[in-house]
Amino acid sequence: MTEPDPAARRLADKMREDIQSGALREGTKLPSIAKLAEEHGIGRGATEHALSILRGEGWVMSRRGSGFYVAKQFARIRRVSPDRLDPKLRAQGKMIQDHDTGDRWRAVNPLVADVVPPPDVAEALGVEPGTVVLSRLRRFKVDGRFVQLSVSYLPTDLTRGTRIEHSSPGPGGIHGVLAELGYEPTRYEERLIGRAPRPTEVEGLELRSVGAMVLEITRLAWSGERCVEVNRMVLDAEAYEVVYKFPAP
Amino acid sequence: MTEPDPAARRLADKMREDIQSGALREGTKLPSIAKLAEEHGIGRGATEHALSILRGEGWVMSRRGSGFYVAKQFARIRRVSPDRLDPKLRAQGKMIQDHDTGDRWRAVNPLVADVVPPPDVAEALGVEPGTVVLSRLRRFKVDGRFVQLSVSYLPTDLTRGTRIEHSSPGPGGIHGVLAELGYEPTRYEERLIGRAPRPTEVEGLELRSVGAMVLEITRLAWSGERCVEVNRMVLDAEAYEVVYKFPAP
DNA sequence: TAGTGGTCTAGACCACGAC
DNA sequence: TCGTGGTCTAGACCACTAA
Repeated sequence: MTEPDPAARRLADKMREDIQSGALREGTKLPSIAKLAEEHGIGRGATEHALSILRGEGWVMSRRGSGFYVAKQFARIRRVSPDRLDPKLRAQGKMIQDHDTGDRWRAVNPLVADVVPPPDVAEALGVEPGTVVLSRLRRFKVDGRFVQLSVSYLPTDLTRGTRIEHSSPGPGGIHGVLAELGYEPTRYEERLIGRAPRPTEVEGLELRSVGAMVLEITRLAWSGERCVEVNRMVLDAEAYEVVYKFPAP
Repeated sequence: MTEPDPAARRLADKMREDIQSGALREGTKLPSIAKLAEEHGIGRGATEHALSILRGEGWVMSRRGSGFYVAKQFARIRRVSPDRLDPKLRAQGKMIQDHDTGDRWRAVNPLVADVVPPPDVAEALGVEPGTVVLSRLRRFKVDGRFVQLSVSYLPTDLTRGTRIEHSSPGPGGIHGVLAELGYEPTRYEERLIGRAPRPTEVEGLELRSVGAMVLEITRLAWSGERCVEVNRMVLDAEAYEVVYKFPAP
């Protein structure tokens, strides 16, 4: 009941082509599992397996008690670096997210706490393993859909007593506060990997539990020679197009 | 037999934790499906489903007739932009790939042809839809493992009669030839998405047919105001860490 | 040859949606 | 109430590995 193969794979391949070619349009309701099984002369199990493969790849979605439907293709959010980190946006009172999605986003669950960061984050921040740093956890929703988890880590000696410790640091965001403190970020590095989501991420982003995928972007922000912030973002891979513009070296 | 849930999901979650925590080390052989089923008091189908979920997420791998094993974690290839596009590397006779993996890579199947490019590529190159351009298809292998497919599209008026039309354009690669022609790339844009692989990509990269994921990177290269190359790369997501360094705007 | 994964079928029960 | 997806079981056959 697991891997594809003759029957299940053939059906999945056929239906995937029908969707890709436009023969089946988005929103179209598919025949029931029983009907598809009969039509193709295979069992119910193999048929459901084929559909589950397509669901894992994002081509179809299912509603319990209702049926299978060709999935909607959402327009991906364009996330353009370094444009989105332009300090000029702060001067206009805009947040970084505004550059990605205009005013369609909403941050939920702002949660500020002192934590021991993951080892690679500690190393990036230049603190000893086990040192406590400030963390700011947020969840972003766009058009009512969860698209990103974000945890920002900052050294406590920079943030102690500043607005960064508030759940709403005010216009300009935490980079604005850093700038006021004389730690304006001057240089960035973003490290990106694609991977399967962890169970907590499946829950937090309301991802399907099989076949979903996330982009994990770790952004290091330096002010001069000091790394002043590490931001670990987990993006629903289907929701984003990540763009980097840069001159030839 | 498709989605997880009580039995199958619980077993998958438990084993995932055991692997993540290090209780099960990589290479360890798991008990057979029959044994696991008996131990947990569930059926063979549910047990296999649990294992197939973990395989889809890359935690375990299976060998037919042999058993399930905790999967090896390969070190990811660090692909650092814009460093990897530095013309100084060309001067040393190095290829872009050398910057990612040293001398561990090999390009196979260099295939040069005139093709009608995908619509978005045509638009980027500034040619009418349907116009024929030069395409160079390559497959990259690192340590004996396929990690990337790459298709480069270039306007034929630039490439006609040049070494770019050869399967081996010589030291410096096609960017070297472009530079000789007076079209040294001065500016880049990389657009990255994560998605499920197409069947041809599953075959070309020898990916597992369920749960695998690729990063599709579309790199536009401009020389002055003219876009001189569009390179569409499809990377095995598990094999790469993609890094971008840039100054604050 | 015996054990193992890979696939498929048939049948069952449940939860849920549409009517 | 009936149809639908979601899950599970039991059993079967095949292909392959290991001894």
